[in-house]
Amino acid sequence: MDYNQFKKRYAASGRDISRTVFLKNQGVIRIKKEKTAVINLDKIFAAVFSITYTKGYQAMSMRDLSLKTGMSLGALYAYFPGKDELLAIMQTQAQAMVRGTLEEFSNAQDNPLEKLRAVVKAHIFLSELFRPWFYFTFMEARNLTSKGFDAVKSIEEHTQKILSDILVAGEKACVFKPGNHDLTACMIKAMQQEWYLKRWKYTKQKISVDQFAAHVLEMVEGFCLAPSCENI
Amino acid sequence: MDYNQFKKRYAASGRDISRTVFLKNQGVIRIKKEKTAVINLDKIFAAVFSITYTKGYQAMSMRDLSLKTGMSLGALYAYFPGKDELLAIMQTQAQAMVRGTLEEFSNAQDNPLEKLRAVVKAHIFLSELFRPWFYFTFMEARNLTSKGFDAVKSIEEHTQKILSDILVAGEKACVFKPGNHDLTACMIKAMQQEWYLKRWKYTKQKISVDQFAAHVLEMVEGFCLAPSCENI
DNA sequence: GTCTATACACAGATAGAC
DNA sequence: GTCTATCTGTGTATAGAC
Repeated sequence: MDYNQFKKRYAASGRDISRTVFLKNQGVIRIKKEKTAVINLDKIFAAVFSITYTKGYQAMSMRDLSLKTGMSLGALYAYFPGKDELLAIMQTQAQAMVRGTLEEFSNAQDNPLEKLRAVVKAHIFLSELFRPWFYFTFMEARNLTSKGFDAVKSIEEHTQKILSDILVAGEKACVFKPGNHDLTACMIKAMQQEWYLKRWKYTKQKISVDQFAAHVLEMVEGFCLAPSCENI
Repeated sequence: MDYNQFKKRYAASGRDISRTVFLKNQGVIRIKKEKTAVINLDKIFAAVFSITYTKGYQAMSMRDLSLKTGMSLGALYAYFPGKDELLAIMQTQAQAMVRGTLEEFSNAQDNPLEKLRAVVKAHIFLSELFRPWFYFTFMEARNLTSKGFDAVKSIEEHTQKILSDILVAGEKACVFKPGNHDLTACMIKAMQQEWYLKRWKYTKQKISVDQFAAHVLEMVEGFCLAPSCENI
């Protein structure tokens, strides 16, 4: 599976995220018409990403957001109760999306090696498709309440567990070498994160997502595969 | 070399950084007595790290800093011209420190494999010794001016080059496999960064720096070593 | 549903006494 | 070298017209 196939198969867009946010937060969003709400939420999220990419969330003022979206301050406050809550809403949504997708790709395979490949690639491809969401989640996690930050840690541990479980199962099946699978899972996550944290580097070096994902897998397999399996 | 040996051999502390900052910035620091300046700069830096670790630099107010250091607002402004300049001073200092140390450890070895081990470990150990500085540099790089941010990118590329040069030399000496050495260097950097970016994870899992560094090297060597050398 | 106008809290920074 | 007091701009948020 390469990135283009992933994109077609997954077939979700920023617009879908905005719709989900609207449906899940009707309690706090004062706008009632779905169509209006979704269009404007989309505009708001895009503006947040564009502004915070260089300044960070704290440095983004509501006036910045008003200017970038073309909406007035008063209008913005009809879409979320306050600046902090907007951050919380966005973080929660991003977490739900990652959780759902990885579970889906993990369950689609049986063989441990195929499962590992599917999950590692899915995470990288997903982070490419929703790059602003991933970057934002990582960089702004600190600004959440401690409960919100715990949720971020929890999803980090969850995705780590998905990987280490695959490694453990693979060891039992004599496909992977024994070792500290938790630490290996952490290393895999570190490499995956690199893709959306330092995107400027890969743009500059002209490395594509597919090349990047392939290299991560090469390293992981080079290290994890049991000697007898190295020519599978 | 383990972390304790590194610490003894390197023998630098936060206090030394404060002294260097004082000496290099006498043009903008209004305090003239070295002893006073160094003590208080040390207090200021510690306070900045403690406050920004959870809130980020933008969210830290000068009043926060005044409270944490026990110094008044007026006194603080005698140590740096403004909040933005304080950030720039700290970032510049951190960059100089990393550059110097890695060069030193890279030049101390001849054999490519030993060189790789020395540089990879040195970076991880250095990031442990000056963890707050490393975390701060990464997380607050966005708040710099674009010229300042270019400097951050430049040091990232510089340390990547140190690694890829070693890999290239090792390939010529038939110690390392051929491959995309730049991408491999990026992966190594990603794993190293993990140590100071997600410290909470490793504290929780009770992984020591030495264990972490050993695992990174295991992965790197597992991938990079040429087949004939695997039992060196 | 969106706007303008405004409240009022708090930010960074400085002056001048000690 | 450090303090207190204060200036001035900007921040988030809301009220009420349209």
